[in-house]
Amino acid sequence: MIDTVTDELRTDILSGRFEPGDRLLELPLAEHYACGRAAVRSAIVALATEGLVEREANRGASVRRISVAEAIQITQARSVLEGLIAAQAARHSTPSDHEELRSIITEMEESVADDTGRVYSNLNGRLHRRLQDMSGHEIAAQLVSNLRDRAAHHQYRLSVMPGRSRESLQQHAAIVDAIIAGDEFAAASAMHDHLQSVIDVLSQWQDAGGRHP
Amino acid sequence: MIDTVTDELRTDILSGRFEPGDRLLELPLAEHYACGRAAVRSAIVALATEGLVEREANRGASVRRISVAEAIQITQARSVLEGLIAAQAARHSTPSDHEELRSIITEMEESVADDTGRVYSNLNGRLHRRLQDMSGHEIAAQLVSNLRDRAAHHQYRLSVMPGRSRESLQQHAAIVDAIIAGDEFAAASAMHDHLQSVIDVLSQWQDAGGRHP
DNA sequence: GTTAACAGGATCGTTGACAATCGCAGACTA
DNA sequence: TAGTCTGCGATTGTCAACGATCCTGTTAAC
Repeated sequence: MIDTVTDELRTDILSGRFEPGDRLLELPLAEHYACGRAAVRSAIVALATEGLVEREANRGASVRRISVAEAIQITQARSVLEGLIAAQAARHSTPSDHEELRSIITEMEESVADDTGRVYSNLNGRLHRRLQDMSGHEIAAQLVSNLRDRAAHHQYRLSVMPGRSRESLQQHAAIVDAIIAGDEFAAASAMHDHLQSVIDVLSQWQDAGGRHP
Repeated sequence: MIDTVTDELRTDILSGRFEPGDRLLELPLAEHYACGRAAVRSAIVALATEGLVEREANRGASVRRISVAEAIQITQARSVLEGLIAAQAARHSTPSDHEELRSIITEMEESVADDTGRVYSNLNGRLHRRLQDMSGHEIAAQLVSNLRDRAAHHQYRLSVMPGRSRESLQQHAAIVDAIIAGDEFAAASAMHDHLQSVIDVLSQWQDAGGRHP
């Protein structure tokens, strides 16, 4: 039960059902998830150590607010870890993996042509998740998943930027090419370039004072 | 209270008071830490999401057993993250920071000369922790701390290897030199070399079938 | 009008008891 | 003897109630 509630609450936070700063009252949540306060408390403790929620002694929990500065650090950490993942994927992926990666890129190209940002964002998530699996690197995969969750809000803002997916597509294609070629160094390097471009956008937002563009 | 118990339990696990595989019964722990079962439960949930303990439904918790293969992955992840930290430290550290790093290296040299492995191990921890602080990269620092905790058992085995500290010292000195020179790339590279040598030792253990050498 | 003390409400934190579950030992059967 | 079933002890999971703490709005004094 407690793991169920943890997953549900995490999902609801990531989906925007609860926004940054929202208080997470135990009693209403217990009612919402049809469980006792104990399960909610455990879920909050777990999500707090995951960095998704903030707990203040005797004050309760709230959805953690991630500053742009922190999002940049998160993306930097992601950059090196996903670089590792890309390198390992280049080393361990099979021909059928390559086929799947190519097909994702193809779908991405169609999505960019149709200008369906929502679809592209899903494909983006799918690509990164598949790379995590192919790498066989469970530790890095777990850390990256957590980091992605933490910065999900900013990632969303990024995904709805006009023209963003076109730029992103080229980078993704470069990553996939390097992996198919089995070039570990190039794969890591392409991944770094990709996430550096994310960092560049975040830095612009930061310089703009964190206001929504 | 619950944060206190979490810290105490974590410390006891890292210190070896509880060994990998040991069951963590709630009632005895509650007595040991002079608290209620609820606090122990919360601590266990927190440490489970940190990856230090393992929870089975209706079966209770136990100290997580980390295989050599997993320790290698942990060290690989540490390698890229500490590379990032070293680079940031090279960028942000002050002259007084440099003085402190130099003094740690000096103490390390004395420790190696005296062959006091225990002291060297402490200095090793201090150096890495200071680099985390100097980098100003809280995200990477937090992740690395967690990874170090997870592999603590193997790290201990490593630290008591004869001749290990002498080799390690040169690598640490190279890292510090690069940071003082303000060379981000060299700092990251030296850190990678350092942790690669740890991975090499772990790989030897793995090939030896995980038996203690 | 501003500040300080106070009371009330809301919420977390803790405790103790009870229900649910699991593993194991011992009995029973083929 | 081997296999299966059942009851028991140990431990976790859940719940409700109580106590502690903090915030807020009100009142009174200066």
